[in-house]
Amino acid sequence: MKPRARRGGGRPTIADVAKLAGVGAITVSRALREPERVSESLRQQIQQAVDELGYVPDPNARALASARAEVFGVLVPSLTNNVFAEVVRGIYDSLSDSSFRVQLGNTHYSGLEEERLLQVFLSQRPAALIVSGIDQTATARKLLETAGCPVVQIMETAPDPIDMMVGFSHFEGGRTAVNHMIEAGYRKIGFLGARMDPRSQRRLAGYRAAMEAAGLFDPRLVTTTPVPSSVTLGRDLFRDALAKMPSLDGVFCNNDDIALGVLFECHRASIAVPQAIGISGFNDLDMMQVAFPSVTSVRTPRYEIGRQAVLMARAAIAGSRPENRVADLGFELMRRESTNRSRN
Amino acid sequence: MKPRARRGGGRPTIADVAKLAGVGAITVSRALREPERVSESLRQQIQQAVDELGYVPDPNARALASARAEVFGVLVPSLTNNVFAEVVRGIYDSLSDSSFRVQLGNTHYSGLEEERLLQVFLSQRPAALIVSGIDQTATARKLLETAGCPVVQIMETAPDPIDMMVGFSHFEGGRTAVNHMIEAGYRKIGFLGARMDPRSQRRLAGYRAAMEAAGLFDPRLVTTTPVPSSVTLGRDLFRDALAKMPSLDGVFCNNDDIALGVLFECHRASIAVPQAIGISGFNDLDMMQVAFPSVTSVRTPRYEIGRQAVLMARAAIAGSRPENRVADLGFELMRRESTNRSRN
DNA sequence: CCTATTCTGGGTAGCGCTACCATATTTGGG
DNA sequence: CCCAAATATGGTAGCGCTACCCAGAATAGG
Repeated sequence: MKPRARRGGGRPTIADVAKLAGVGAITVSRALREPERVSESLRQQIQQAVDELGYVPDPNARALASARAEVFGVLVPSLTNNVFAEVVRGIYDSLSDSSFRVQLGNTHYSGLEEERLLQVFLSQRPAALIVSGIDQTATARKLLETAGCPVVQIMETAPDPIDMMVGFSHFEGGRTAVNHMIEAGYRKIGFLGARMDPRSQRRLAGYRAAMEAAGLFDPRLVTTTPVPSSVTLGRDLFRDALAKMPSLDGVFCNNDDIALGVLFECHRASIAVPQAIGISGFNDLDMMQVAFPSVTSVRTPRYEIGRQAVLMARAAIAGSRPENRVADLGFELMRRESTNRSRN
Repeated sequence: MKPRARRGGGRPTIADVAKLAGVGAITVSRALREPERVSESLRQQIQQAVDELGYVPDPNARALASARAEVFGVLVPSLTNNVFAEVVRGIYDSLSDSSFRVQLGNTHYSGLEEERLLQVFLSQRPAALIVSGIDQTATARKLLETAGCPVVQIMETAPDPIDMMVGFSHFEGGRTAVNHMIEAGYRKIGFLGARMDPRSQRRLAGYRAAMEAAGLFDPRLVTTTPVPSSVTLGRDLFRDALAKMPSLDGVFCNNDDIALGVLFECHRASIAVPQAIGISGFNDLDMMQVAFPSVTSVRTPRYEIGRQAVLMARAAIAGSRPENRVADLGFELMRRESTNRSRN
């Protein structure tokens, strides 16, 4: 019975390397994964054979045999939102020195979609999972708890991590920005919010806390929409807010896109910023410091969140979970011209 | 000799489903992949067993056995660049109704990094590859030619696709925008370019062609930098350009971030737009139409490029490569206030 | 010098799935 | 009513790799 032709298309396998190097297949496997367990001389022989054949291990076979794929599953609610794009970049950069791959999933801000993607990801037995936010559904939470791999929740902080957590307090971010505006002399400060995902909700809560503490809260100051955020939407929300409350003298925006929309609308309508209207954004995208006038915003550690999430996960994979399972990376209020009423 | 405990952690396998449904394992496999080849009654039995056990196929085992992973390898030069973020979103959305996964790689605009990632991706035997641009290294091109799967080059068009191609002409985009500015009465039109990747180079070539055709080209009008693009950089480039050539009366920008930086700097320096300076951007991000004044830009079909790339690849996987291997999705010049000199 | 311990390397037996081939079973034409 | 072709299901043998166990060599200790 003649042996069947190789299915795989003739790529060299570990057996080919082993034969060429004159060692057992398992030794090649070891030399590649735990070089310190193989003697120097054999290691060199094997490396030479690998180079000569151009051998690249098959990650699928590897995953099957070891019941563990070298994959980081990453779930984010949006791919185009600049905030998550930077988080993802931080994740990729921190993984580029390893052989881990990234499996990215877009939940579209949907808990059900998150559950579905989690199922898909888990079928691969990922090395770690990074998920956005802390508002997983009960089902998703259970899946994560029994995932059998490190799990990092990112973007927020809370006292009850599933496993580990990296982020900052959106509530405090909102409160800090609004307190600053109150101190700067603004009184009728509106809240403009798009999308209103859980993190936006908590920024709103921070806004409300600050306003109530100053005795300034009025529900008519709050203008929100479930529509995804955009600069255009910022303009529209501002128009709505102004129509509802013409005495508005400031806005705290959900994010920088909204703030930019407000700024442009002020230019168009000849509303003086910061004199007639103060503006504060959230996230501090690059453009905020260049805008005219420059726009106050809450700088958030997006790239760093991605980086830290990977570091924590890799440490956990290596067997050492950090002492503090919740890392609060904080934020920084960038005070700029758009809320500087005193300059004249 | 007692059988060793199952390695995989007790997840149900195809054999478990087969036993429960009272059929052969291969029939379960078929029912899942080619339902029409299995009788209605068995199909139902099997589906019931699948549901009861919560069976999810192991993609690694599947990939190993079939020598083909259900993965789209996608290589982009940047993850945070809004342009590629939208392309990636188009790819993800067009794949969400399938069981294909996406393997995303960030080449950081480096040909060598692209080669490396290509090696990594190919080791998984992907179902298709989507790569950015047409300037692959010779090595990368060879890898793609012998990849054994559909390959789609995106973002640009050229007559010699490796396999398939979806994009538009950056040269024509640049030329069209600049011609419009010339028609609008601008004469000393500068080119501001960041990063200067191959696509930016071709926009510059389009700029140059338009300027030369009108007898307006002057090398001192061109200001570029290899530094990655940002709004801040747009401001700086504009300042440089103006210092070099104070009689500048317009700028065609590499992309919208640069254009926005110019716009803000004009506000800050009280330079009238569009009277003293005309501005044109590239890509037409949402903010351009909201800006004050609104900014002329070349709208590019980013999301659609991602979508079409997936459609073409999926068709090729199904065995029907399109007649035209190169799809030119075009662009649209959005004429706006920033180049409308006649309005006053 | 012998036994206990480490260290290095290899053999065997799968991981969970599908390609390939073989074996019913059905259909239909003569 | 028989045989060929089509249809429906199953069995076998891997895919390429690693977990687990084992053997022999080297080292150490008494």
